[in-house]
Amino acid sequence: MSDRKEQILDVAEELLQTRSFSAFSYQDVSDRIGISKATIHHHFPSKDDLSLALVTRHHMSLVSALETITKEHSDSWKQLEAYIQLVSQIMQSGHKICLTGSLQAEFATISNSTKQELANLCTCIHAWLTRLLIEGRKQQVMTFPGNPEDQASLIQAALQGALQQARAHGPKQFTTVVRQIKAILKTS
Amino acid sequence: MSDRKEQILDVAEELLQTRSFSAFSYQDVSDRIGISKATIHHHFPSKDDLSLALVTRHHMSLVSALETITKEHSDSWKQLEAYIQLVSQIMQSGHKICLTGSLQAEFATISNSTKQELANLCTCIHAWLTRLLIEGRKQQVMTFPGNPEDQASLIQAALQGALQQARAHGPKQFTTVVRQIKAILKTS
DNA sequence: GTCTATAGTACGATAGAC
DNA sequence: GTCTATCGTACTATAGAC
Repeated sequence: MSDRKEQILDVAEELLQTRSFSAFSYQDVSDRIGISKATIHHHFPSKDDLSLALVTRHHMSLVSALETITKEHSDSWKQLEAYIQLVSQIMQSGHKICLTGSLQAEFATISNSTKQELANLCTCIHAWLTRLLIEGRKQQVMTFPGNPEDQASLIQAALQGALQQARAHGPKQFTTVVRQIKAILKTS
Repeated sequence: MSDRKEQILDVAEELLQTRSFSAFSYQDVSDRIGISKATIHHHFPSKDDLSLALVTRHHMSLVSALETITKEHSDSWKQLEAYIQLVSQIMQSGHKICLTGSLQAEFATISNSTKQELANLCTCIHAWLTRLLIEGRKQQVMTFPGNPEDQASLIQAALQGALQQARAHGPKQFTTVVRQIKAILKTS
């Protein structure tokens, strides 16, 4: 993908995670880059195209990041810590929330293809967390009730919600939820 | 409050929880009720007024609902079940998400007074859940690591996130998270 | 690939009649 | 309290020159 396209997606992603999809415009993007609205439309004709590209790129980027984590840490706890660090950085860089939460909140207003890609992205995260929990349980370093899929769903939902709660109650709210997730995996 | 005002808030709340605050307009509200835009503006001059009224009314309504639960059930588990039922109904009535999640997702775009009221509302829910968990632990029917405040934060974040995840993965995703929350309180 | 200019629409909000 | 009409602005999107 061209540098310009990447640059547009960078800015659009930032706006999506700070202001929401409906609440940012082509004008916002063009202003921040210093190009015209028409140029954005040249690269992404409609806002539906833009949303789809945002989800698709984020999906690929995340797959890459998760693969890196899996390769760099054989220990399940280290992997979880690294993932949490990834999510934590979302909040730390300007009170952002995760892309999935932002778009799910406006699910009724996005195109069908974007909905489908968003679902794929969520499935991807869930599968990775599930695999991590299966490993952690197998290595007997993580304990939790029920099956790994369900525990993965809980962690995924909790981290997403915690990023949003942090906007109303500050970053401490997020670290609190993280601490509790870890405590459960240690003691339950 | 007048019936008309309540009616407007009913419709606006529905739209907020299905489409998000930026993605619904005075026109949407007036169309659904069958009155003019100007009438909406008469009752709520600006959209900031509307958002503030939405949060304030929701806060009061929730306080009332939580008090009812507390009065009707002395058992902590019954109280939790009743609260979860309350949240579950949000999803069941048209794939809605909770009001707090919807507005937190657009936190950067709402007025300061609405932000403050939203924070108060979140604090209220958190306090009620905390009290429930303190009771549950005291009665030795619920177990969890750490302190009740943290566990309340986890549950609050997880339920909020689960409502959103349900949009991408269906209602089963929400019930899964609920089941896991319960399992943790039973076994951990 | 980028621009200026603009179409066409929708938005929040207000004025003034009834 | 509700209406019609309208203002001024912002939006998505396109046309056409360079």
